[in-house]
Parts: sequence; structure tokens; C-alpha cells
Amino acid sequence: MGTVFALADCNNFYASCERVFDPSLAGRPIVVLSNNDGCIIARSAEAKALGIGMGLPFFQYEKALLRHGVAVFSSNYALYGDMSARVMSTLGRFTPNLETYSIDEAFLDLSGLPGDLTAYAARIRETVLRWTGIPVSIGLGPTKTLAKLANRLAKDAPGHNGVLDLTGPRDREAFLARVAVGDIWGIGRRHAARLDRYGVRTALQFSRLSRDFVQKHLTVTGLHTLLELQGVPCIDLETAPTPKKSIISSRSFGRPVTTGTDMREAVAWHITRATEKLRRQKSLAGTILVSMQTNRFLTGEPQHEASDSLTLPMPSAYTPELLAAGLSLADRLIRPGYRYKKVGVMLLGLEAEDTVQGSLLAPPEADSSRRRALMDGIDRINAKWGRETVRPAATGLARPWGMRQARRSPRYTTCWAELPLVRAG
DNA sequence: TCTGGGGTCCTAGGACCC
DNA sequence: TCTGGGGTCCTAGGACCC
Repeated sequence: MGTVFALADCNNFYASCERVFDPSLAGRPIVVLSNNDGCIIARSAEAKALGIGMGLPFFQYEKALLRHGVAVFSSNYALYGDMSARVMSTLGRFTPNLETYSIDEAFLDLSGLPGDLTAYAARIRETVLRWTGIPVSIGLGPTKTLAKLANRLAKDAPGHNGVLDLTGPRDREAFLARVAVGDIWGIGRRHAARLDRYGVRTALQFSRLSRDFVQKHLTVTGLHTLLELQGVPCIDLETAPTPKKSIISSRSFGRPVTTGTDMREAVAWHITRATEKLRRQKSLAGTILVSMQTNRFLTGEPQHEASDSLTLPMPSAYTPELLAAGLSLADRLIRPGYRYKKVGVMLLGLEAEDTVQGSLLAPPEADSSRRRALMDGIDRINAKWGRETVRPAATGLARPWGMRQARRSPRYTTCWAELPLVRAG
């Protein structure tokens, strides 16, 4: 018996989360918007059936959506993140070997399981649905790529009840023939277009290409995809979360920003947020990068896009130090007279806080333990009393650059004041 | 007025070394 | 016209994922 991977993927996850706490949404088309209520990033099955595309700018379709009775939500990541954790912990009851692949997907290693795999997967589905209210589909395969493909078929192909098994070679070719090459995990738009020029349109055709051809055109990652489709595992299950190698905080503004003060506040806010993430994974950053841009869709307006980075003398997770570095970069980049749309901060050159290299030139800071205690104290207060209970003054108070979120549902599961209310009688 | 955010990996080419 | 050979490291850009 070989390896068996399952991919469990929540159906229309964000839309499903909204539905769990609002039964009146059953059967209704739902869309969820990106940050700032910009684009449509999630759709319920009913919304997809109406032909509402992914990534469409909301403001262009707002009237049509409301006319069709579509329920529209701002994204509510407090809710989605918490529901995701519930789904993952439920899945964890069925195997200790689980990789949380994204907010709504997990790979499970089901190798060596006795009995009927399809029935086992069906039981996983039922349990997740009963315990969390979230519907999932499950694909089974001897490699992650085939499990992904099986999952897609489980969702799209009727008559499979949300579970599809591609672990055996039986019927595999027939299923591969039904999947477009661009729908293979790891084959994106560009590669799909390139393959199309060679007449390669289905997963089956792709799986029959020579290794040399694939490596030449799609590099080694493409070669791994090829082998995985042929049933040869190349991509392992990663059960332990690995620390990030870079951390980003960036966001569009709710409205154009024109003053240096607002720009600096926004940059400081992102630095603070990125540095919190950095400390949470117990890392230090060697380099900070600040970027900003105007609204590229407004072709009539003057455009400015700029970014620059600065490498610290010693890697750090001390917010005031990163604020000083990042704001000095911002001051060099910001140009008066532009209407900015977005700023971002990236932390690079990350290393674990306990393995950092010392420097011959800069002796260890006498107050480094004091700095660490200060950050630790602030992080604890904010964990207990809520984000931004204690925050740098540089991040401002009024936040005129903050994002729009006109249609957010309550944070049903993470906020006492927003718990769902049930009336009896 | 309005168009998302956050990541990873690979390769080519330049800088630099002996 | 010709002007070595081989290696490492870093970065930018491109591709992919959700």
C-alpha cells in the first residue's frame, strides 16, 4: 500500500461562514468583498450560477447585484479565521498528520488506513458539517497534486457527494481528460497559455509529456507537477508550520491620501503590525522595505510608485527601531502633490531570534533585554485587551486613511459584544 | 468615490573571488 | 581577430499559490 493524501477544501468558504450564523441566507446568492470593499473575492454557489465573476470590481456591479437579491458582505477575517481554526481542529480528529495549507484547505495523510477510504472521507465531511456548519469536499490521491485534482472533480462533477478517489489507477485517465491543464495545481495562466500553443489542453495530455520538455518550459517545479500527476510523490506533507521568510503588511486606503502626515501614520501603522507578526513567530528582521503608489486605474492623474529598503546594523524586532528606519525611508519616498492609494511595509532577511549572529563592530546592546521585555509587555496587553490597546503614537488617532468596510457582518465568534442573539418563543 | 493582501520558489545575470 | 576557467552569492523579475 502506498501513500494516500486527502485534500479537504471548504466549499465557498467565506460565503459559507456568513451563512452559518444567518439562516436567512440559505439558498440566497452571497458575495464577499476584498479589503476596502474593492473586489468580489468569494461567491456562494448561487452567486456563481448567476455568472458573477471572481475579482470583479464591486462598484461596477453593485446595482446589478442588489437587483438580483445578492447578499453582499465586507470581508470579516476575524470570523473566517476563527471558523477555519474550528474546521482544522475537527479534521485533526481524523489523522495526526495534517497540513493546514490555507485558510480553507488542509492536506491529510491517510496512508495505511484500513477499510473503505471513500466511506472514511464521507464521515470526515459529515462531521465537519455537523460540528462547524461548513461544507467541505474531499479529494483522495497518491500524491498531493492528484488529491487536489480529485478535490476539484469532487466539487464540479455531479454524483460524487463531495468525495472523489483517485488513489488507484482505475479510471484515472478518464478523470484527467476532464480537467483543463490550467486547472492543475501548479499550472497557472502563463504556463497554460504556453502549453496551449503546443496543443496541450488537458491534464491527461500534460501527464504524457516528456520530462525534458516540461523541465525546459516549466522549470523543476513543473517537472514535479508532471511526476505527481503520474503518481510519483515529490511534494511532502508539511505538518509543522515553518516561520515566514518575509512578512508583509500593506493595504489600500479608503480614500486617496494627499498629506505627508497621513502617509507617515499609515506607514507607521503597517510597521507596527508587521513587527507584531515578526515577534509572534520569534524572528528578527534584517531589512525593511517601504513602498507606496498612487491609483493606477486613474489614468488621467499623475502617477507615483516608489519603494526603497534599508538594512539594519543588526537584525531587530524592536518596534521603535523599525519605526525610525521605516519612517526615514517614507520621508525620502513621499512626494507632495500626489494622491496616494496604497502603502506597504515588507520585512526581509528574517532569522530566528535565538540564533542571530553577533557583530564584532556593534557590541550587544546593554539594554536589549529591557527592549525585549517592553515589546513582550505590549504584546501581552494587546493580546489580553485587544489589538492596539497600546500602540505607537506615530500610528495616529483619526485614521482618515483607514479602509472602508461598510458591510461587515458581526464577529460572531470572537467578540463578546457581537455574539449571535437567539430569541426563543 | 470606487479596482485585495500575503506568501513561496526558480532562474538568469551581475558582482566578486581565486 | 585573438585576450582562462570555475565557483559562489545576491538580486530582480517572473511564475505560482490561496
